[in-house]
Amino acid sequence: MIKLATWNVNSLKVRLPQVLQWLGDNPVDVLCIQETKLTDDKFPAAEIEAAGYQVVYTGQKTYNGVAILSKHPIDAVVKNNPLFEDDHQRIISATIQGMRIVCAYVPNGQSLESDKYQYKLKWLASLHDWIQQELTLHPQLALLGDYNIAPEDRDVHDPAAWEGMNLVSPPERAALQKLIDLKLTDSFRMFEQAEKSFSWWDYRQLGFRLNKGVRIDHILLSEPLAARCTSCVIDRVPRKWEQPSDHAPVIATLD
DNA sequence: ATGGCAGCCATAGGCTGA
Repeated sequence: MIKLATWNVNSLKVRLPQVLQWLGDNPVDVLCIQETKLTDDKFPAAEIEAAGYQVVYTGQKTYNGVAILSKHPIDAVVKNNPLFEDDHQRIISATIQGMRIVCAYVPNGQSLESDKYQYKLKWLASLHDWIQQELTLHPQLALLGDYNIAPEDRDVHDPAAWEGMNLVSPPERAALQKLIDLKLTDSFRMFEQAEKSFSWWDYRQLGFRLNKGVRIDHILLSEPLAARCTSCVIDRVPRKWEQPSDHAPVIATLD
């Protein structure tokens, strides 16, 4: 059995104690982290290694930054999407236990009128082309991360209020569907789930307490991995801790 | 219509996140 997880920690500098606590409580095999917001020289590798995890990372000042933590050896690390020129550090991938693990932090997009939205769509289109290539090389592939896209209306607390907005707009959903069309499966929807299951809640206006959230953090599995997947859950526990990340971890279990 | 919370950088308040 192997457990793969993803968590947008919204600053690893602030959240490192919570990451270590969470890994102690949930000793997953692989944890993909987004929004480290740390340059590589400031990355807390020693503390993570002391907790029994190997780690690879690529970061920058203030924004973005991704990492893969693993109990098992990490091989063939690639930073970013080789097909996409990008100033941002948003992707890191590696081979672990024969699986290609891709950790991604999809651009937020801000709003449909923003240049950042166009960047998001271009970024996703290139991610598609690259993942398509990667799947031919690595049939056992997992794409984990913060997609900044809620796939369906049931992934949004108030679909009417959100209609057409950033995170749910049809072009973004179409881009996610194109990824899924590469025979990837949203592992969360392989299983019966509670209604109104979300992975992000706004810090403002009691978002978490009122469960006003969206499900934007996903674990997509290629066919051979989906065939082994026995569960996928969102862990809301660390969202209840003091000074939490606004995202909750998502965990997929594979036989 | 705006800001609301949090983090960052920088040391005030603007930018970004989602």
